[in-house]
Amino acid sequence: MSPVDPVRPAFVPDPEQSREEMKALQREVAAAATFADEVPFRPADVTVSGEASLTGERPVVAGVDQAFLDDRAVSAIVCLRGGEVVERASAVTDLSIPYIPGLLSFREGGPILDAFASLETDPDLVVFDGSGRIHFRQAGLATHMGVVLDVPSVGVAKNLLCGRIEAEVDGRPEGWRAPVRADDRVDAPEGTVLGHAYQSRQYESNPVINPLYISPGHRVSAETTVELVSNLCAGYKLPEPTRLADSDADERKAEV
DNA sequence: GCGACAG
DNA sequence: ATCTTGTCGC
Repeated sequence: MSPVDPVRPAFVPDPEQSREEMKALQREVAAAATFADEVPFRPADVTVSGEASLTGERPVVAGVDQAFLDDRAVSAIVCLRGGEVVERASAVTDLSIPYIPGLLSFREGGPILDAFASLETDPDLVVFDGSGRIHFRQAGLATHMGVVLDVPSVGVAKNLLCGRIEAEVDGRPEGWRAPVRADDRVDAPEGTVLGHAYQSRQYESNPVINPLYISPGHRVSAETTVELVSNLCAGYKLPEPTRLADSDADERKAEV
């Protein structure tokens, strides 16, 4: 049996549900989620540069990403301890519903859980490709999966789903960040900090790189989420666990 | 009716 | 997300 199995079976996303049922479930997920630090490690110990002497003390971070072909999803998970890969897992799953903004976890959640079912490692933190708390009902993919598996999780998105940034975002230097606050489309008090826009990579001149939109999934605060993601980025726009999972998904897709 | 939307 | 060649050097 996998060390990472659904702890909340009732919250497992079901593609057969009606849209209203999906939204109702997301509100329950958000209510069950914890947007405060409850992690079994020190954020500063999360790193992707390898120094063997500290190997044993470092938390294991899993990156999850997917690739698609026709009506199937290829889900890949890569677990890292420091800069070393400790396990890779993947799964090919038939998709039953299309992508609907705000309901992403109902399309990709099942396939992701399939991949977790074959994982033998028990990660301390999971990085998802998509939003966490930055979501209309504060229950994006990272939050939904984090609550279902009851594992600390963070969401890393390349585009902003909702919320507002009170600053100009273009051309910011590496390390720059700005809070993403709830607007009138979000099911939260106006102004609530849902996450951050974070510039993980930037060149001195042209190719202007857009920032990442990172938010808490489960058991992590918005502030700590920024720290964790910055520690996981190694010279590239995306955090290492995500990059590796991304290429794994592409490779498996090429085989299938 | 209008506008807006992760992957 | 996906369809895609070459081109540039941060």
